[in-house]
Amino acid sequence: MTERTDPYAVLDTDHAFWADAVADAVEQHSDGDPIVIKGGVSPSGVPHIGHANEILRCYIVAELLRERGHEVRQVFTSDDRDRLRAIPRRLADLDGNLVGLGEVDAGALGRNLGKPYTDVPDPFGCCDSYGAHFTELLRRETEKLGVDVEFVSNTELYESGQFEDVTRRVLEHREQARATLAEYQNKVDDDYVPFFARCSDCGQLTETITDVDLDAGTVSYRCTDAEAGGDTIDGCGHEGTTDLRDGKLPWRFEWPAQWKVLGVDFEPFGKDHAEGSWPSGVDIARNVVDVEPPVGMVYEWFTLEGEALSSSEGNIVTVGEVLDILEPEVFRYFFGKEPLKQRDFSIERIDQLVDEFDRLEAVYFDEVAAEDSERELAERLYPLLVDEVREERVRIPYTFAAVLGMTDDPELREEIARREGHIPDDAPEWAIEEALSRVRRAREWARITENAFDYELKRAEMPEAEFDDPTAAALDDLAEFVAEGHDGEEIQAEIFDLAEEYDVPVGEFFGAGYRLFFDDDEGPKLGPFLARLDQEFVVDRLRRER
RNA sequence: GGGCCGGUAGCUCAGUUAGGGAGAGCGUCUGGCUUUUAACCAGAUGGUCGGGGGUUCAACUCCCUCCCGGCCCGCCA
Repeated sequence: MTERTDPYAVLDTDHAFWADAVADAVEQHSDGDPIVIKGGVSPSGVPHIGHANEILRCYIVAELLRERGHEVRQVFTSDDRDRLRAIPRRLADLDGNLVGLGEVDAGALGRNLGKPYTDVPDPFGCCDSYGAHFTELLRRETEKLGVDVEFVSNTELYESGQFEDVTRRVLEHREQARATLAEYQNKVDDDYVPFFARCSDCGQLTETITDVDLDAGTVSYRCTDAEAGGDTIDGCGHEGTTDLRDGKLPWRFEWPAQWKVLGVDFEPFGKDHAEGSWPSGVDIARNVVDVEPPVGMVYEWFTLEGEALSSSEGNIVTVGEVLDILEPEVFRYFFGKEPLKQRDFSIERIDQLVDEFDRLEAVYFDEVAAEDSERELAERLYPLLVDEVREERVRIPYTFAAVLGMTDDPELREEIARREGHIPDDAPEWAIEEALSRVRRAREWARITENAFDYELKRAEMPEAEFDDPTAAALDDLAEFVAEGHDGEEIQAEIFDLAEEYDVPVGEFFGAGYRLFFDDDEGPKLGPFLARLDQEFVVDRLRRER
């Protein structure tokens, strides 16, 4: 592997921002616009946030190249001619709702093991196939990220004949193909033919090719058993002949075939590919497929809550779920960071990620002090993350937004945010609206994590609570005080005075208030909060009447 | 066993490319805001830069070695 195709070396430059290094390399490699940037996965099951690497790493490089004046196409291959090798424990409908295997016809899936995803019926019955279903799901997730991507179906590339020339070439040079691949895989023997045929009887892909007739454009096969993750998928034994469109190249050839047919200039990939398929792909591209491989780049995998992302273990979260608690630009930011670092994505501590993004933004607008490297990164990365660079934007700190989320009253949210200086007096209406939209997300975050911010005003029904006599008397007095009409600070002061007067420890007295209004031990600063609620309700609640 | 990537403060991370001051945010602590109540302000605290060795006037940075985590070196993708 030469320096140019080293998927680590591409990142090893003097740029503060990795994508600038990639863009340099792509500019050198490209033989003219449009530049094609590609990602891709198999539509094997529920898409999760790990797949966002394939979308967003591409997107960031694409945007940077557009900024440099290039025309860029971002494409994404759904490797939907791959075979169904195992049945996931959990599926998802088109809205992203997770569904257990028991709720679909699992037996039907089992009978289709070994077939291409696009030949397996959609267990939900809403799409043309299993492959189409999960590709559609992925497409929807991509849309939510605000990224415009051209989806390409691998099956379509075969069936339309776009792959036929390269398939023919690989089979024509199958001796060379075999020799090249053998340098990377032990299994390759003298009988190896780089093609899977689709059995006309049972529909499975089989690797046992008995004859190749390129003049006729056909291959002959015998449908034999296939290994899949330790299990064996039985072949039906059928012997037949089929054409070059009715089958599939092995992955190590298919990847270079995609580069050739789609004219790929850049492709990022996970570290699992870095030592295996990438080097062999480069070799095969040059010596079998006859195409110069694209610029490649490795990205590290990240963990979720400290554990590997795993569909089978249930440790996954979808893009849609994350975007319920995170603005898209913040989510994009996570994928704008250094690709080779092993990171954790933590829902529990998502506030830290948001804080980081807010800081990046503030550094970009020169609102906080920062060192050169941080400033340079902000200058390069930030504009790629947001739809529009607008200095007047307003950000409410995420945990504070969670505090505001305890009340449903939009006016109260805004008022408190203003009072605490998180919304400037001259903020434009759109900026206020967007800033407050974070409250909804932070509230959802508090709710799903059940964290320390997860308290909400118990308005409809009074929480159960019992108070001793002094506390009850003090609450009655406080009700009286509120009924007289005072502002927040006065109420706050009165709480302290009453606690002293009735000899109730002030902490306990506040606790009584939190119990009454939030059914919790803790809460926001009580005086100003109560002052903003409708007086009648507060008075009644303090009297424990409703 | 071999190869590759990562390991910097309690947490999340910059900085390492071309060797010279160890940093930020959060957390924690203290103080302020007339009055402790997770919001605001100020200050402080905090790290053997994974361990060890080497090169150098000088090492988080370069070299060697070891430890930890991940991936690859079967199939599949």
